Amino acid sequence: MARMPKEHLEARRRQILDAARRCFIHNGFHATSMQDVLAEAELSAGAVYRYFKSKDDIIAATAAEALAEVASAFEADDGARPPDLDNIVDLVLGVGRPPLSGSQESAQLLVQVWSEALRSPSLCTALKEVMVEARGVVGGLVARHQQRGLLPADVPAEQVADVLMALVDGFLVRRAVFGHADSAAFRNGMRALMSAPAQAAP
Amino acid sequence: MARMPKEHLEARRRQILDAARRCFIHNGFHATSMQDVLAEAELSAGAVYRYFKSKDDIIAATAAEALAEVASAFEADDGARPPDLDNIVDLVLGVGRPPLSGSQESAQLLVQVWSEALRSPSLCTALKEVMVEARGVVGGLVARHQQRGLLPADVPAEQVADVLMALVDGFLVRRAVFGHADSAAFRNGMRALMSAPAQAAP
DNA sequence: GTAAATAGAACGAACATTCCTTTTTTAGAG
DNA sequence: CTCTAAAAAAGGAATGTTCGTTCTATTTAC
Repeated sequence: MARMPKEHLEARRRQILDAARRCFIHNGFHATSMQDVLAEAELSAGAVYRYFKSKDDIIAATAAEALAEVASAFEADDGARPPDLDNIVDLVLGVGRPPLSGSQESAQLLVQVWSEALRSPSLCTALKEVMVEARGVVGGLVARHQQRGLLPADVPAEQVADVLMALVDGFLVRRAVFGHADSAAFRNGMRALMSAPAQAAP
Repeated sequence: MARMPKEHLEARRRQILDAARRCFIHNGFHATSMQDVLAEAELSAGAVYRYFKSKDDIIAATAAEALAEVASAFEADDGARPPDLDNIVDLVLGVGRPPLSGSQESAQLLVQVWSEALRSPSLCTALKEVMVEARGVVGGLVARHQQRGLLPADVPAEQVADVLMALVDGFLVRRAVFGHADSAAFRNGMRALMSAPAQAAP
């Protein structure tokens, strides 16, 4: 027998996924060839196909990791944090937490995942699950704000949560395209909007 | 001579672009083959290649039309409309105007355009131009609100405009993935956020 | 009748994947 | 500790398919 230490097995797998991620970010899932991934990983075809059974398998693994990154960013703020308005803003922008808003590359990969989810039913299901789960977390925060009178209580918390999460997605799009590190400016804009004088409903 | 009426020429071009658009929406730009487009358009290769010189040409034309759709949605509200808060909200959601928020398909295509812009420098430039132009339009609306005291004036109008446009992008993502026609719920959520009691700066 | 318009077979390149060979690594015997 | 056998891991050429595109023959419209 001659089985290698499993830590080396996982290191190889990670090496391949990292290389694939780099390729996918700049060329998309379907415009990058296997040979691109092989070259980036500095491995041969025989080596890579020992760890992944197909290109779709690599795509699925890469997308799953990207979604897990998003999910963990929301779960991290699930606990008994003091719920005030700034927390919602910071939660949305992921201030202090590198994953979501930290890197332009994560934002770019996430955009690729969105577009891939439009053609892959299984990825679409996974994406929806993360979105629904995040809505629950943010909705809980919003509800606590409403109980404290910090937000109007006559609107379902989930509807407010949807708007906040849309803000996150929109911020990610701009981060992916422009690469700006303008989260401070963004927070300023949000504060200005949220402190607008109340308006009569039409 | 036997040149066909140019209206028929443009009709053929439109027929091809419409078929390609349908393919691209559900399979992405690079996972749809030319034969997919040919079958969807019910034309032969020889016919299609008389109107477009390559697949990339079709992709570029499709993306350009999608961006033009977005640009026109913003330009339409450039005029001397009465600037009140509801107008900003409605502008963001494109209420009453079909193009932007009207169809799930437009939203899906736009997500594909975003991801393609990450790998095509020319498309990225075009996308940025539309974004910058839209920021000018929305920024003008925000500035008029500030002058009327409807929004705090101590924050640059462009920063507020960025937040509003991020809301549009985020709304489009959710529209693309879920296909919900929940613009009313979304507007409710926005109103709730925008009528939050003022908060002390940290 | 003539030239544009279309069809559809044909082509080389590139693709994802497989298969066989070579190298490397470890387990156990001496 | 050393050597050896065996199995795993990696390399890289080979394979069949599919891709985008071109080319030529045929049809269609004026």
